[in-house]
Amino acid sequence: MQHPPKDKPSSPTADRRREIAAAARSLIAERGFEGLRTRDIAARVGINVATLHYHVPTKETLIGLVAQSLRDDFIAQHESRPRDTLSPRERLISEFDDFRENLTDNAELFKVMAELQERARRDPVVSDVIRPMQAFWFAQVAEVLARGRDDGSFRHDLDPEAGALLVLGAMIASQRHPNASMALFDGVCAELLRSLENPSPPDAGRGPAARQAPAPKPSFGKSPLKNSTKVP
Amino acid sequence: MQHPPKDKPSSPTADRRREIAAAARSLIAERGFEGLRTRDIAARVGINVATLHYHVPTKETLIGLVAQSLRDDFIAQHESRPRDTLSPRERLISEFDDFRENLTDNAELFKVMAELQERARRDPVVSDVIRPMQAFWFAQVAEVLARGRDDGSFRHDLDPEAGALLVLGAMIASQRHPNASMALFDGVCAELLRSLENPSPPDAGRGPAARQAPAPKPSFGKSPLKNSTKVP
DNA sequence: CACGCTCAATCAAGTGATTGATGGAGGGCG
DNA sequence: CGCCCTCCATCAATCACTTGATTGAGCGTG
Repeated sequence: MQHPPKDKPSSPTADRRREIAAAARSLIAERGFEGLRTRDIAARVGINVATLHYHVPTKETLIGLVAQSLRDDFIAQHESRPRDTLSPRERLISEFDDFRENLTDNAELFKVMAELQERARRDPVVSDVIRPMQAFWFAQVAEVLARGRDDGSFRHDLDPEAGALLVLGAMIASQRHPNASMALFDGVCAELLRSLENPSPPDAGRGPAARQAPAPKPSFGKSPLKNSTKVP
Repeated sequence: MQHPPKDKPSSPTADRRREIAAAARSLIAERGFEGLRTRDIAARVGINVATLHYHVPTKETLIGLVAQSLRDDFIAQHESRPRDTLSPRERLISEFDDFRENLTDNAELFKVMAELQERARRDPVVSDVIRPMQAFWFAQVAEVLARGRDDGSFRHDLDPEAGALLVLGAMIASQRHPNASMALFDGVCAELLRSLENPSPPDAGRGPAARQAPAPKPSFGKSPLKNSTKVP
């Protein structure tokens, strides 16, 4: 987006802006935009309100800054994943694992994301930052589904875009559920796999008997994937 | 919930409160809670701010009132549907149609619902009203899926609760999508049906040939259902 | 009917508190 | 000195909510 040799500006001002964005993020996660006050952000950073306004001229730009920091985190995380070496099914499971990982040690991210999602309805600054991120995520899943359909591991009549909405919608819904838990999320992932997989795979010899047992629970931890197919 | 002979209290005060709740709802849909001002609500009703505070003592109770009015609408609508005469598959499609119907001529409802969903995180007053409503919806879908699994129309290994999260999550996600449209929603519904239906039904003679065509588009308008099974 | 009283409903005009934002005066450091 | 950076003090605007007064409909009593 900016100058290429600017991987980490690390100037003191840029650091302050990152601190401010981080403080704003945690406060948004706690109280939402409705209760977001510049004074509170400044207090959490440990600076004066005027100092905050020196670094970030207005509240609106501050919110834009939060949206950008969230997008940067999201994209950096998704680009650091191994992609081309995995089969479609493995990549889908990897998507589940990514989500689960964020769910545990990055819970704040989802709350802020939900809050930004609502705000994107009215704020074009937020919308311009958030929407491409969602579109990127959506397209990535849709592409995985399309490849899996074409190679026979997913259903032949699978609509990749609709399927991507199933996957993302179900993952997010499992987290918004009142009784949200990791077991619920795992159950949803297993159900997604059963819903998308080809019931009669052309090459694999799993046979139709596997579809009789209710909820087989494939137990896809990250471990059984990391060393299954490394590189040809 | 209240006295049985109180279907429509229709006292002038209760009417005013309903007017206020309606105005607040539309304003929340437009600007969210962040931009909700008691002055604006009063102006939309056509009364003074003091008069509004005469009817609704505080802003918090006003928001609770909005939540209640939303829940009442939701439950009234869901209880007015024919339930016991339909097969599980028909009831699922009826759920799609309900959602689609609200999507077109009740769009405000979903915006307010999303807004309340976020607020329920921190406001116990809203939470106590919204959560049971969602639980009711969720349980209703899960029960339909369980019945459909048991009678063979849905997959044998279908997990009803996880499946309900698939259905609700996908429907909601299709509406939050940046390029949301009715065609997208219909595609998601079709994909949900393909995902949940039994690929080898025991009694029906549809045959496996129907599963080869990509995206068959069953075209489930409301019309083919409304007069198929009326009442014995 | 007429008079006096009550009370729900409404309003104009505030009240104090809070908010985002500013201006100018320092402070530390090269 | 000059340049970032920080803070104190303050502003104008806005907020939810209150105050005190007015209206008019109902209602009993003589």
